[in-house]
Amino acid sequence: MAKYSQIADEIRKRILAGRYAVDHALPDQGKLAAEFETSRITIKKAIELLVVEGLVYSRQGSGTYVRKNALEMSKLDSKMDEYVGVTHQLADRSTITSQILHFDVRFPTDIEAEKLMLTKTQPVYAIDRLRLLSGEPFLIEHTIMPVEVIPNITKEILLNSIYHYIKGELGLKFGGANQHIRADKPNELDQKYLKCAQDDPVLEIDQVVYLTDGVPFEYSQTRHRYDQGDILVVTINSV
Amino acid sequence: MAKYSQIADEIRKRILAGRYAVDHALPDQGKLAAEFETSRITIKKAIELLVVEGLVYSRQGSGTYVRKNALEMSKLDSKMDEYVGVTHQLADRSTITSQILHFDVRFPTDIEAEKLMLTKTQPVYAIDRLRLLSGEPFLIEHTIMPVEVIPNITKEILLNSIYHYIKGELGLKFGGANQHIRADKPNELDQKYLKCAQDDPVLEIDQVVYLTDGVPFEYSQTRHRYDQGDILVVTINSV
DNA sequence: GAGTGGTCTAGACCACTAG
DNA sequence: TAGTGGTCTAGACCACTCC
Repeated sequence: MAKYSQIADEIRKRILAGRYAVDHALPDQGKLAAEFETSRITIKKAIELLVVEGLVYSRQGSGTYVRKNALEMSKLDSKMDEYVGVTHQLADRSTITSQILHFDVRFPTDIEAEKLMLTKTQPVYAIDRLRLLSGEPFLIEHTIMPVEVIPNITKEILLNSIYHYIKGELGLKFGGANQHIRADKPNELDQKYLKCAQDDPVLEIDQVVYLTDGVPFEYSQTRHRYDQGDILVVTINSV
Repeated sequence: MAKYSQIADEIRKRILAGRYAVDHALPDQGKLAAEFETSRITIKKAIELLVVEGLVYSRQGSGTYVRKNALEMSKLDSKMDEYVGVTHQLADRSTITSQILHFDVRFPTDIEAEKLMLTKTQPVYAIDRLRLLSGEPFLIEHTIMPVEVIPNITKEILLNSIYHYIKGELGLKFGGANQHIRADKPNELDQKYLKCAQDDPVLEIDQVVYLTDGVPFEYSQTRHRYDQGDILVVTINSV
């Protein structure tokens, strides 16, 4: 582990423990360099990590200060989903189960081919899953994935976590996502599987998810019951 | 302007112009350092900026490559709202007008005091605005702001942009936000002002917005017509 | 003017990838 | 084994803040 990363860990620990008070300046970079027996550049890099996390901010000519909301930010951080930076506020993720509504392989539609950067002759998986929290349905997921990028999907994988398979078995890394979030009226599927009433709204997330190299591997629509959790977006502006 | 920032601009321009092909490696850091007549550290810092933007990714021992979705990312970037990293997909922002439904000063409720880190005796502004796009209502905004942080709000300011006032007149900088997004059934106000039917869902954003130093300056609920734009969230994972 | 963070350099070594 | 990116150093100068 890099030295600057260890130093960032130590400083973070001190902030959360209250040793560096909220709204007060940290020791200057020179003093920290002396304490950690390293160069000032290394200290600066450690502090940059904390700036990006939203824990501190630096003002040239003045100092580096602990943000007033440092504790809130760190609390939210721990809730963030590891793969999208967006969390569905759930009591307990371990109680999530899946039910496969549909699973086959076919050629992509025009839109699917465009979103996934495919030609019309590169096959895709088409997957519909109902996901349940403690046995109660809370979202329907319609997912398209390129066979070429994510090969050998099985029903066993679908009953567990696709992301776990991609990260664990395939060794691929998640590189980002673009999500469009909107409210909608319930359609027949929502009413049937999510047990929505006619006037129960649904929350839809339409997203494309990319690997580190920018290759798209998932184009999906997820429809949530309106009363089952919300979406959390945390933004940090370090400019 | 810092040299590394200028170099990043130039490399970004080359990528978008197609001079560095998608999915191919950039010249190595040594070659770039020679070309730009600078040190390798400075080149690395420039590349780090591009990594955070989602334009390229680096693999130790191999090289720095242009992401396959580099062009998409840069398109979305230009749509991003400057203050939250979340955009309402609007045809033309310049046609937005506001109507003040309510405006007064009072003491905060318990929840407001907690969200804004205030005591119960520090006054807040309470503002309700209806916002219209080309004359058509598309969202209702309920905003609480601490008088101490954002002083001297007037009706003139409310009819234009509060953010413009905060940035321009007060010289304060936006430092981040936490947003909860959910779908909901329309309430009386939605039906009255947004002209929602009984079964038209609304998209609600509940947010706290912070200044650079972590001081919260806005706690608000925004309710959108479900057929007027969505929310765009862009996530980039550089780890 | 003193003190702070921001940038930049030249050089070194390490970790990793690929042929 | 050669080539790449990642880290780190010591020292320097600049830009900015605050007294």
